Amino acid sequence: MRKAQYTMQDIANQLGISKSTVSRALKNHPDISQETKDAVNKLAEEMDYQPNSLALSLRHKKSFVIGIIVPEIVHDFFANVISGVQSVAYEEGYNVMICISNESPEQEEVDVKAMYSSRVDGLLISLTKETKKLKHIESIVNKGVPLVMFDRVSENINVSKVITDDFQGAFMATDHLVKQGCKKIVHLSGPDNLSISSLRLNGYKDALSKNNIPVDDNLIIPCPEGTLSEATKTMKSIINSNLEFDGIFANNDVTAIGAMNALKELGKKVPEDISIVGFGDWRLSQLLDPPLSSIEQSGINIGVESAKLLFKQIKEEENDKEFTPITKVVQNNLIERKSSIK
Amino acid sequence: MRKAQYTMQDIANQLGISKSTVSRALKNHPDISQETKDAVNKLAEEMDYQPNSLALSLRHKKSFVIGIIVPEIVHDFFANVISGVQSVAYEEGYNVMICISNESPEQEEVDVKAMYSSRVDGLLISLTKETKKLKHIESIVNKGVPLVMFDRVSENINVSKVITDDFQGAFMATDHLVKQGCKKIVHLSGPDNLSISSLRLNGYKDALSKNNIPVDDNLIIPCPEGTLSEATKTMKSIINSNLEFDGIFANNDVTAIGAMNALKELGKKVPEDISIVGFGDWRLSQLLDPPLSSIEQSGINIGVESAKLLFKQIKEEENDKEFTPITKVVQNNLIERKSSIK
DNA sequence: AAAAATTGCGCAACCGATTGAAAAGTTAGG
DNA sequence: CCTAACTTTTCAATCGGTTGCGCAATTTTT
Repeated sequence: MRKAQYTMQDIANQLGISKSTVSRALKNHPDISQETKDAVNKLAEEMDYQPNSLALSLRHKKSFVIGIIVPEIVHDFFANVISGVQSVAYEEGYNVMICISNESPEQEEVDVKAMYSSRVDGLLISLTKETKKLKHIESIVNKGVPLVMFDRVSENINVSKVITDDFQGAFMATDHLVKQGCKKIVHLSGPDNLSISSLRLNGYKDALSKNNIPVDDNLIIPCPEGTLSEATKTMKSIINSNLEFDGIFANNDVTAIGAMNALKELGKKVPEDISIVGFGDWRLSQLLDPPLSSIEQSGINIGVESAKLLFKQIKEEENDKEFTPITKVVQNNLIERKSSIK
Repeated sequence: MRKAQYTMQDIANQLGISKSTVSRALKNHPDISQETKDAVNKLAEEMDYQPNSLALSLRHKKSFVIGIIVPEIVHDFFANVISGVQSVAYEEGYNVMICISNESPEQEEVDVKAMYSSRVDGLLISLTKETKKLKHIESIVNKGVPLVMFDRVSENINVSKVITDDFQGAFMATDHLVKQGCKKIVHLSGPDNLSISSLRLNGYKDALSKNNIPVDDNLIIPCPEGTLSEATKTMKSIINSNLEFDGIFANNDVTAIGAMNALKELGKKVPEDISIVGFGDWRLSQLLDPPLSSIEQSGINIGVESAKLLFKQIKEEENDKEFTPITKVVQNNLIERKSSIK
């Protein structure tokens, strides 16, 4: 029993009126008589009429869709961001179109173009790790599409941005370890080319200095891949090298977990012998044994803030106001769990 | 330096030709002279012209967008499904619009309507846990929109479906435990109202029977919430009740982890004393200590299969062929890790 | 050189809604 | 009974592309 897809014209034809009357009737326009409105609404209901928003978008030059491009989706952080964005978008009556760049700059370019082709009313984007050229971003910004970058942002373009305070997060993590009595804190650092790595490293160093603990470069150990096996391997070799330490601040949770597994395997106790704090607070972290302390980067918050900023911008552009890009820094929270409490 | 949004008419005006010529020139239509084509292409490039796909969609009654509605996105399984869907969609030249119903049937209804309003060319959907009425689904199906349900499907509607073989997965998990020498296997079961719970329970029972082990109802312990705390609490009370058992097959990974943590806390060794297998193979499972054996429900596969089925249907409808709904069952894999290997 | 074929391009309708302005239709006032 | 003043409805343009058809201008054929 397949129904057709009805249009206003169909309703108009059946009632012997014009489609403009139908349009106004459905919108409860005062010009239309109650009688006509009732008839139109009744028939629309019967036909299960639903408006074609493509036509609307074309007419109004407004699609009520915002786009979001993320490098990955199987990732708690980005999934949370999307979730936050969605909640704001729903409230504003917008739909969300999602593209996944898969960490590929080429895909990212294609995605941005597709988003523009669909005439999204605004775009949220977190760059791939490899993105160097920003022509595609400039192009869409020049066309007047409101754009907000989040988390993985670029300094080379003047748009609104929402980032987390990596420095502050690292500072809190390290400071917490010191407060727990740690004197020699290892930092498992991330890849050099990402600014978040250096920010976290600096936060670590600053926290030590503020606590009058000298920074020892031997305690700063690179784990650029950020994989479990790398961390496990690295940690084992550190332990075997007899380096003395009593705490670990890892660049991310996976690294922390790898380190923790290595420690346990070699008979070290967490947190009694070594306290550990990670970064990112993946969902799994609280499920570990012992549960891992971590810096919570609230993806939801970032999503919400980014979306809010985007809608603010969309509204100002609609009113032809000048919009000056803003950078919003979202603070992180330290989630204290057993892995760091002595 | 804000550029405007140019249309074909703008190009036509600048070159003193008509927009139909521009349209054909850009599509490399044979009717147009090379000279004109070159001029058009050059100007289009300069203006950074990008077509408005809303207009295209309206004209062709085809949006080149497919929709997907998931109950959650901060969830490895659904994130993987989306990822699989995206990859197929990209190949087909389609964009993906995602809605998150947040386990709310009301939201789901709104989402389906929004998808139809946007005139998606097809829709993928996994129902919320609470969805009872299917009017919204029937409505969009009746309008001729190809639709495929995945994972959380309903038996009360005749559409294509992609599901995992929960029975088979549970069977494999249980059989594996038996092969490892377990004689008394506890099943931590899921909520009664979901068919996946009963399928998994039946798989468990069947595996025992096939191995000539009697099913003992005392060993079937409900963990309907599927939360960590519930599982931990439940497991502790079981141990304290002195119930004898040497293996656990949990309805999902979180439950398995909760149980594992409880066991370790009460001095039981995994896998030596008790072997454990979970279900779902969350990303975290391999990071645990010991890594958790689990049934991998390949979200990516389900996404890929669902999308393929959808595109098949889209193509057949385009050719006015009759399409008979298909149900595709995707097999699960047992991922053997330390938690179950004696 | 006239007729036929080919080439290159423009006109106008169309997709499905919105909306200002014009045109009916209705009622009231003089 | 005529006109002004409403009320209600229709017309037609518009959004940005696509496309069948027609029409010149040019080239080829006879």
